[in-house]
Amino acid sequence: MDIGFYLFLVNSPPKIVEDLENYLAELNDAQRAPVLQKDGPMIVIAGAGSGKTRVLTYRIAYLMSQGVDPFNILSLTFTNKAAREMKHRISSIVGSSEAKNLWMGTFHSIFAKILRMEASKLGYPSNFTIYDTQDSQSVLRAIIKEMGLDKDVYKYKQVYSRISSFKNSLITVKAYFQDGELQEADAMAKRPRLGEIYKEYVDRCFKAGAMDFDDLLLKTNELLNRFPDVLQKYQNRFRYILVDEYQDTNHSQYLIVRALSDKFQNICVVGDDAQSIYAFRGANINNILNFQRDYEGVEMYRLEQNYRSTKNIVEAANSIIDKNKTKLEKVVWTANDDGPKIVVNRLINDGEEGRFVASSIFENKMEHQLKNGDFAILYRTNAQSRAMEDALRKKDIPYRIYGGLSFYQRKEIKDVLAYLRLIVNPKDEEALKRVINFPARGIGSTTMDKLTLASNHYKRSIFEVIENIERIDLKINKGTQTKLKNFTNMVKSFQIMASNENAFTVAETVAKKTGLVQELKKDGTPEGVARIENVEELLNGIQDFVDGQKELADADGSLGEFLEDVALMTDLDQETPDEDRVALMTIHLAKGLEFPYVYIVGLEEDLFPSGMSMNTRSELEEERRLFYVALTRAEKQAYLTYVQSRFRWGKLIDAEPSRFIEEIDDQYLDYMIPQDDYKYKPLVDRDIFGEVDKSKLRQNKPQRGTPPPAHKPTEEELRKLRRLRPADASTPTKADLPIQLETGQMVEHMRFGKGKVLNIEGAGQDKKAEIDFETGGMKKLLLRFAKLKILS
DNA sequence: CTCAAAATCTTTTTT
DNA sequence: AGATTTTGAG
Repeated sequence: MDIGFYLFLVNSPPKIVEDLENYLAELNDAQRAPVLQKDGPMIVIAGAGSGKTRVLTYRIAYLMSQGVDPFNILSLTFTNKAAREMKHRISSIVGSSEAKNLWMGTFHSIFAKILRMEASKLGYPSNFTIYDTQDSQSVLRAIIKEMGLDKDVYKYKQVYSRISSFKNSLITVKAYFQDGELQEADAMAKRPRLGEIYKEYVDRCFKAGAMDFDDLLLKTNELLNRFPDVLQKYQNRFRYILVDEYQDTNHSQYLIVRALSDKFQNICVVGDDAQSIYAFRGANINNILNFQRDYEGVEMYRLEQNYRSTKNIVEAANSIIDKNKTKLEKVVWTANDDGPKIVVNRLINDGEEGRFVASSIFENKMEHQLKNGDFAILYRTNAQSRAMEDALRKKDIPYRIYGGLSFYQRKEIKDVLAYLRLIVNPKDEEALKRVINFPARGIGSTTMDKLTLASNHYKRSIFEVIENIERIDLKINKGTQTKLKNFTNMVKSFQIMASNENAFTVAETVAKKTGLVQELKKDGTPEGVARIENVEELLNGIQDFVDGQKELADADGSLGEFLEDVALMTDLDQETPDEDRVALMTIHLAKGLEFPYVYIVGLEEDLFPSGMSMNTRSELEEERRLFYVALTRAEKQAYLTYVQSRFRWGKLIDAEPSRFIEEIDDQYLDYMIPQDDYKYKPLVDRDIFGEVDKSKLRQNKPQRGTPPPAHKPTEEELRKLRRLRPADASTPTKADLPIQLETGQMVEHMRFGKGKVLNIEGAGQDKKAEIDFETGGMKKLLLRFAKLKILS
């Protein structure tokens, strides 16, 4: 019986079914199969641009058409924006009243909601604060200082990332102290007291009623493990679970998904191992590689047809990822046109790079009648955006920078938010420290030290200590006591207001009454004016938020709701006013997005791949996947640029082209400079490996706008260049070990010793060598131009 | 206690 | 180069 006949028989065919049939016809066979498998565990390996969002969307719509209550579907996405868009799409298929009940969002935002509902079980207040990275690091800095530890040994950022990785692997303080190996590792790293810091940090967060980002996942695990009834409740609620970008889940997230899906086993994960780029924050690629082992009867689907990009781009990308050893077998292909080749260009410096990109965008726009929004500029580090910005601004091309210092991280915004946080949760010590003396009210560091001491002693928050200040002798003079009291009284008056009024009214009052805006008005500089405007924008944003919440059934637009929204907001999540702008962002941020024209800039050794990620093969492979992600964002054309010298650390640094350019098969590339020139271009005259003749340097300094003369090295130079390199042309790093130097010596290990000494071990004998850091790229383990003097 | 000058670090990527 | 933290004078 065909579908038309079926529809004819039923009096009023359900709209869902009718529409769904139309939609299913839009999918190819490979896409349709996972959509139609209703139950059981399944994994979808989705190549770049293969329509995985589509599969997820239709799968959810299909489940609903099969009578699954949207209330029972949990869909975890990578950004909240992705969740919103997907929800919107589903609404258009099944109707918004149904789609409204779907649980969709990032791991962090979904489980923050659940944790608020269950907070009391874990001893947390339901209005707990979410500490961002800055808050967490500031807590750690205070702890390290108070413990009297050497801040050069216990670097707070390193301590933070260590603790973060503990939490992501579910290593609690208790588990840490039970694990001798971990403690030993820290002792080896000259940080034997790391465990104590960890404990103190956790205690302080708890005391402040605060969770950091990692806690949102860790505490969810704790909740599900410790309370079987709670686990049951959510297992029964989330009968169907879908996880997007599964390759980027960490251990903590993995365990949550496992626990929740254990009862019904209706788990669908979608991902692409080739696009795993978050190992640095604990993502575990094994989650996707081992999925079939973890569940019984897993169906595996592969989406291999790319609909996004031209043949040139897809094949070039394949040729890159081919260099990686750890990967799942899959062949991404496309039926699209060949398209133009990938353009490679070398520029003199970052300024020229910006100018090239800007004028290329301009020309493409004119030639092909494109919008600004059709272009994206992608880079490895946020710092690279500046040169691009300058060039775009000069050409009057509108742009928007994503990430970097986002709106909510600006000082003036964080100040207002800190007041708001303090109103909702007066125990929030970080918020308190931020604003207790801003605007200045004569409460200085001496007073704060005394308060902190008392706070630790009485195991009460600073806010509570101030409230009871008459009852304890802190040797704080009367005048200062009054100032402190005035502060807490002001906060309390806001609290009363917040219990009746919405977030906007409270925020507006705060901005006025605290003197924050007045403080900003005092300095009349353009920056000061911009800051006031930012605060106004924040207030407008809060107003919008309140209006939006009114339409939701279970929301009231209170301050608490707003703060939760803000804490987990990313730059990508912000509603973009429909402006037509060129997008500037890091490659990490670009994951999941696509643009007709993509410029990947700064393709230089030490920058991309990053100098910090060249120590092991797996790090290098992640960089390569990152490049793969970057390239596969492009639909029609990609541009790759690199420069000869770049401003870094306030200095002009010589740069080499990235190995990733060499790794692309030449047939897909279109060099704007002579290829020979590219391959072995000496940037400046050097003798052998490096010694730069300073007097020649000046003469050789390229003129603005004109490329330097092509210089192909002589045979003699080439021979010297290669002497310290292995037979193949790639740059040896630690990841390539063992390598054979042209002296015949095998190098199996290398490790930096004191000063300029490099310890080389190989062929049974240990050697010391002196490395010339100036020309060897510092401790970057880049030996291509390094000058090695064998010492022993 | 406050402000400004000086010293110091920083560049990986983010929820 | 730029931001951030420390210092020192008032």
